[in-house]
Amino acid sequence: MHTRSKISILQTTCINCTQTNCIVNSYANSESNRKFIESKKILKCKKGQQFIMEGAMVNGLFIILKGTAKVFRTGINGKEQIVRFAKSGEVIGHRGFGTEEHYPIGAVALEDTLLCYFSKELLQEALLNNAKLAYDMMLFYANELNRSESKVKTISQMTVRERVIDSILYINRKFGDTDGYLNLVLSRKEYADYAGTTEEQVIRTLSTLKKEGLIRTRGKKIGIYNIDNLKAEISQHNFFLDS
DNA sequence: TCATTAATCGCAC
DNA sequence: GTGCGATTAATGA
Repeated sequence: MHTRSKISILQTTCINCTQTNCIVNSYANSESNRKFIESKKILKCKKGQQFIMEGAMVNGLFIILKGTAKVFRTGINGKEQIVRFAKSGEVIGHRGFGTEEHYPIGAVALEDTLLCYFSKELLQEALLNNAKLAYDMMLFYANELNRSESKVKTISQMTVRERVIDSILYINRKFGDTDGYLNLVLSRKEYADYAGTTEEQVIRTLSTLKKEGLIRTRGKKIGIYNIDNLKAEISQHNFFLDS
């Protein structure tokens, strides 16, 4: 399935980190958090490398420094359900944190990615000592919960076509596009795993959309011609969530 | 370049 | 709508 070669570890602090949307970044210059930010680690993983094994013991939490990753859960018949895609500054592995002993999800890097890693002990201590960090984390959890509840509706009530459109819009919203093509390149299988369908359905839907002049494709890349037309198709379900 | 991997489509169910 | 398999296109070593 996924490669599991060794992950190199570097030691770095958050000081001078250029990441602006990182949840812990704003504490980097505070004296009281010196220990916290100095004892984190940076992991470097290659494209396709899995850094969280589903069911593994929880020992910390990751934040993407640079790169992208997919977060998934494996279903009963071994099918992957992609929960979300994460980009720089986002937290991964948070659901296993706290009372859970094992990660309920797996995560693999979609490109060469740098991850900041905070051990469980380290983070617990920081949360107890820093109300602002705890509050921001709480907001993050609340937002995540809201999003996953909405995703249940998306999958159970929308048609395949609508789910595929929703997925494309999600990628566009989150990763943007350049030169008319989405910045994050995903395989058809990954779109299927996110939209809750099969690879064939995605391919068929995409070629239909292409014929209708709504999108364009070039290899794995997907481009949107008219975002409003796509949005109009799923607007009746009115779930537009930013994340 | 060539071999591997992914996308696509037709067809049966 | 689903899943298999043949064909074609894209990718990467």
